[in-house]
Amino acid sequence: MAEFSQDFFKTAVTVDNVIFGFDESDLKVLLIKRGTEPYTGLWALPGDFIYAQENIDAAAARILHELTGLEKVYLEQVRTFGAVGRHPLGRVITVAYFSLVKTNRHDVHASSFAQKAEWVNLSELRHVALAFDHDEILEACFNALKQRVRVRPIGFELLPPKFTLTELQHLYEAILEAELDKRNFRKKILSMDFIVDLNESQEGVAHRPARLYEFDKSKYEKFVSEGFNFEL
Amino acid sequence: MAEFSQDFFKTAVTVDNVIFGFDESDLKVLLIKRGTEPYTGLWALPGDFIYAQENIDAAAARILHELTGLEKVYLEQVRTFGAVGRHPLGRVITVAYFSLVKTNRHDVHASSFAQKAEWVNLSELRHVALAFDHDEILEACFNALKQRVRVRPIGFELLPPKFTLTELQHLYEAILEAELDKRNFRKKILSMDFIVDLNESQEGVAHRPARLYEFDKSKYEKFVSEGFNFEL
DNA sequence: TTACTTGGTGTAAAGTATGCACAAAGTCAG
DNA sequence: CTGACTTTGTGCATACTTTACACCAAGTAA
Repeated sequence: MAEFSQDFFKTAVTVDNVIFGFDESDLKVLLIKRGTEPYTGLWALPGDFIYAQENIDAAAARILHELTGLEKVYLEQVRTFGAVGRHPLGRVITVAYFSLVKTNRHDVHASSFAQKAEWVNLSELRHVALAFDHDEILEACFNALKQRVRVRPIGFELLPPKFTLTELQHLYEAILEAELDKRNFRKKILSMDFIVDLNESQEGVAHRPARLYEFDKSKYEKFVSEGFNFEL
Repeated sequence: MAEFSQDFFKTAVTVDNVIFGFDESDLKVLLIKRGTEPYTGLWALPGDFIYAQENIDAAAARILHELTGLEKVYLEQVRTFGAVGRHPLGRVITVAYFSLVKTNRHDVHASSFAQKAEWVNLSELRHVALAFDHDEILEACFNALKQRVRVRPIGFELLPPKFTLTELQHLYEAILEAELDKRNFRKKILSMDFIVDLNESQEGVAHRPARLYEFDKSKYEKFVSEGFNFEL
């Protein structure tokens, strides 16, 4: 370590994680209400320091696990934020991630860094200030999701294993913030042979029940290896 | 700072910059030959610690400036690399950037962190091991460039202000690693009205001289604000 | 049995992308 | 000065992709 000046070790590195969920046609984000200074009482992204012997991805996964109990969740690094004044207590550089989880299946735990955690509708959040530069981070992560979802079949990570095409369409509409044509959407989705019809129907709905589908990941990967390129 | 444990300040944060240039139909990267341990004698990406009062983008720009004398260069953050063992002397997390420069206009300076710096053809580099995890970083940055260039008109950053359509085509072919059809390429490029014909011709070539064009950034921005979306 | 709600389906027209070959404009060598 | 050489610049026909659009079907509830 001799060549390193000690000055370069006065910076702390953290991870912040924008955890997206989808429920009742709304995109949601899992936020914590800050209980300590600074920014007490404001919503903030869940995040923590990266441990000395921990890879960055692992830190992001740990935060998610502590908060939700979930493992093996879709996780993607977006960008690193490190403006000099972004943390009032010192130089803190943070690596931003987003993750996609199936909300309804798991409750949210309180944890060491989260006195109170809650799913908040993205739309409600549009004009609420978050702690630190978390507005900016959230926006960057949402944009990353928007782009990513057009070109990788990751939407399914937000839905239960069995879903209807209408649910899938609503999900895409929420992410892309655009309306999609039903017939064209279904045509496109079904032309990709990895979204398979389960020959099952919804139950307990007060109208014509929809057919259920599932995403067949191994088929998708086979097509990719044959040169297929997902594009919505 | 009371709430921070000192443990979290044992990590150093650096920036590494993949500087791309283009000359004679080849994509090049500006690398430095390491003069000190570890990895003495290997090629490495130019990089440095982020100073205490310096934003991350500023650190990337500084490295580029020290090495080339250039300012206001195209610079984009790609991803942060921080695997626990990536630096043999301690925990070093690095934020990777790529930048695009017009190679031929400026020579390369030696500098504090670069005893010897040189433009290396990307193709020659394919099977040469770089220091640290710089192979991986280079690959990630090249992929980022590949994707970016399809959707933002950044190719021009690598060309002189006046260029021929053949030069532009060769540039895209080098980045995309694919051959493009001459007529279709020209049709597409010229249909975007921000690549303007200067009514000038090449001089001193031993064949029919090509017309010169320039990229009109303000026209491009006007079109973007009217809803135009670059796509190659 | 009727009203209500959401599901599921096809076609025509417009626009976009692709594949392809030859004359034009200059330099250079003899 | 002419012919060979090199690279530029151009258009059309075809296949493919995208878009716009409306009505019957299947179930529940009153």
